[in-house]
Amino acid sequence: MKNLIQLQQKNCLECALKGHSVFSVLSDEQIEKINHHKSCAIYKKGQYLFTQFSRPVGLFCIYTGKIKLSTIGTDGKEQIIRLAKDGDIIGYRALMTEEHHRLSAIALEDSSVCLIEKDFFVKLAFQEPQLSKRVFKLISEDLRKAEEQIVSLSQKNVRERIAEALLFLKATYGLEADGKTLSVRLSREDFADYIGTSTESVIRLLSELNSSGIIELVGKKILINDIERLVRTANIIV
Amino acid sequence: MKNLIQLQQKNCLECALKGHSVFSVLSDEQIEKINHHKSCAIYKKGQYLFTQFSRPVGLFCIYTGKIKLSTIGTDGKEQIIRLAKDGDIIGYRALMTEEHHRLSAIALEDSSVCLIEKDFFVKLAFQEPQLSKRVFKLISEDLRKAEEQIVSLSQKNVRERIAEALLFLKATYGLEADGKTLSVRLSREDFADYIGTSTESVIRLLSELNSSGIIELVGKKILINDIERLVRTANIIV
DNA sequence: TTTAAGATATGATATTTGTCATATATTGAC
DNA sequence: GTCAATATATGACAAATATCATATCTTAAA
Repeated sequence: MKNLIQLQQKNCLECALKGHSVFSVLSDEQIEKINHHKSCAIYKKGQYLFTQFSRPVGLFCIYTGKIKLSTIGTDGKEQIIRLAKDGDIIGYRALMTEEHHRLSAIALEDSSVCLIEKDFFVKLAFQEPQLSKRVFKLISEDLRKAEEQIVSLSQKNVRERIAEALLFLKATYGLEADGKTLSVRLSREDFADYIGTSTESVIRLLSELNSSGIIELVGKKILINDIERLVRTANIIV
Repeated sequence: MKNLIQLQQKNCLECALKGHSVFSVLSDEQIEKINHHKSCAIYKKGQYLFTQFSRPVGLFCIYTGKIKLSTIGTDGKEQIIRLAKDGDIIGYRALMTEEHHRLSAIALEDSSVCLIEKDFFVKLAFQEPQLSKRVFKLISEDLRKAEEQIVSLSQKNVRERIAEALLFLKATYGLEADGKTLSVRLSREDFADYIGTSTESVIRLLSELNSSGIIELVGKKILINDIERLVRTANIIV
């Protein structure tokens, strides 16, 4: 079916401990068990991990990579709802509530992702109170971000939202070794689909931020030159 | 402190069974126990049940009434995030994650509300898998609505969002006995704070929908005259 | 009841943003 | 490497929406 590259199996124990994964609350033995209920693959840029309305097959754990979660609005326009990164798990909501996926998950760059068997995860999640709590915290965080997005879309203009998005991308995906370049590269269209505006407006306002020296556009890269002014542009109280 | 009118205690058993409350998954004995860990009160229109940033004191169950959940944006403007009604529980997220409230809850009309003791509810919620699942479904629904709100704010114009909001209010709070009048009365300002626009735009567009015969404005009441055209105005695929 | 405060209504105008057209640059397929 | 497809860029203009001003209506308080 899909043209997935099967990957050498990752070790869940290493993975869970290296970071902030939800599984870090489990015992080593429990984590070890996950190894026998998962498979790993590489998703190339643009490939779907799952699609809106489909039935979940398991839990996706991002080992490395960047994933966008989006939906299609009434007029066929894409809306990016969330962005996920290394150590994040995605698709857990549909598993926990036994519903279909409400969003599609698409790789923004080549990503190494493990898939944990549906039944194994669901059983574990409901059996282990520590894990339940972590998953509840996860969805609560997703809700918090969604609510912030609502306030932003309602009350901020496009310039403020762009600045905010740049700061968010920095906070989420970090910077390259130079300490200035955003690690993630979104197309102008993805940018627009994230902050709720037109591609042209994104291009125009990024170019304006570039002219004013707050950011620098070098090819596809975006460098953040003046964080303070970017924060002020985003109209964020610190 | 607060000028709350203490109420004759409601019977949780009757309450849980009359509707779609999360507690309907519990046994009668368990529900009976809740009676001993709650108090009931009337909140007058405009009163706060709890405020943003405060520590939760318990779980609020709405017996009758209408509550808005809102936050204040950077420029001091209110943003209504959710609306709650009879049978809904609110404030559960902060309880489950042991965080402060992120939203304020304000009565839109005089409301009869019970408060279940914090520790009692949290213990019960984590002990009873059935209840855990229901609470997870609740937050999942809140997330779904928030995500829909994001798409709407990003992709629809104010006219479409107003029409959508009217349909949402009808779906949530229903109609009066005449089968036409919305049961809830939002001020134009609350309306604006909900759909993310200015009060004047709400007034203008409601008045336009009135002129075109889709709705009818009678004093403070809003009558829905032509649902089909309202759905078309909202640009919803059915 | 009277009065003041607040809510609703409407017009005029400014601002923001989207849309369309077109040019240039970049990328990927062959 | 060449060419086509796609992405980025920019200007001109139109449309949507916010803002400000002011009038009227409604509600709550004295």
